[in-house]
Amino acid sequence: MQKLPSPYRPRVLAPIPRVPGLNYDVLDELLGYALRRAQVGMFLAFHVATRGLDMTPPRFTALVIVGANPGIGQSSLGQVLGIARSGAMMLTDWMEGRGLAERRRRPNDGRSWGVHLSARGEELLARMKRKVTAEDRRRAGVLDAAERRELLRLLNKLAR
Amino acid sequence: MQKLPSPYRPRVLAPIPRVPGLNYDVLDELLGYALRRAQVGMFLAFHVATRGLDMTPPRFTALVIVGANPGIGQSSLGQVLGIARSGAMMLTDWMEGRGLAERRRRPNDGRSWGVHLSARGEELLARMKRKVTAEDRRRAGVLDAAERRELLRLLNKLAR
DNA sequence: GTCTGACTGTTATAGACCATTACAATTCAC
DNA sequence: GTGAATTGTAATGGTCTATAACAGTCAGAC
Repeated sequence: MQKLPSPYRPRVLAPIPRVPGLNYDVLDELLGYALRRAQVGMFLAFHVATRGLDMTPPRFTALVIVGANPGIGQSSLGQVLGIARSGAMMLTDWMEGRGLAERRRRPNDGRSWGVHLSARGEELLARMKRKVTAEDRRRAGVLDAAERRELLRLLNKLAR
Repeated sequence: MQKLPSPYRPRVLAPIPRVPGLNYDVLDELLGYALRRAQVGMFLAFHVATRGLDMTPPRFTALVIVGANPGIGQSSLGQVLGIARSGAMMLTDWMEGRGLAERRRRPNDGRSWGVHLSARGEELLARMKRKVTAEDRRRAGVLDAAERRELLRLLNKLAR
């Protein structure tokens, strides 16, 4: 008996505001704080783009990774997402429970399963990719193309 | 009877890795994904800088804001942090329970309390500011000064 | 002055997320 | 072949945060 999780509701609902007349002290000098604020904003953009689809960033990432790497194992999936195996399993359960993916036995390794998208999963993924990409660009609209590229470069350099 | 919370353990423990040989598809084009990766890295830097102090980013932010804006109310505090009033109250409870801050009645408004740092709170905050700032800079060491400034500028522009 | 509505702090409740631990089955190293 | 490592799984617990409800207080309309 598959337990269907209740529809997702994001835990953060509003952007972190800039309250006028308040002293932010050292926060304005910290990359960590600026990153957090920007990331919350982007998370909300993601939420807008996927409204009604019961989607979360990890779920979306999992779908993209499985779609681009069919047959990936759940341990590798967890590694990519930076979460524990048990978390990857819950994500896979969710994908399978919604009919978006399926586990298939691997011929050469009786321990692991390969995860594959179903036709329905491929379809949903394609739709979501378009929506999420569009909203990501729209939210980044305050930056011109060069700034956007530069930001992406700096972030990747920092995350390495 | 004040309930002392158990020592904080961060929920994310490792950076989101870049797994070689894997296809990341559209993720590499999304600002949201790059932001998330960079932010996890910075969060870990914060965690290193405050090891043993039972600190979290919201707690640190709350201390900084209270320190720079003495007498701020709990509702305003929640607003700054982008969380609900109940969350701001838990943070204030935590600060008070550790002897870092105290609530004081406001003369002109019988509803609200003003939050103030104690001497011990001021002391801890000063120490943490130094540590967190140093670690933030160290973690950003892969960027030169101009890049760091530019990243800060772009992030703030994006978060607005 | 009174009354209605708004705001503050507070408490209780619930849900989502994730790590940890333990376990069985399988594979690998030697 | 035996012990160590890996995989998926299940159970458990903790942390964070929102929501809803409540009492006390304030402010403005009249």
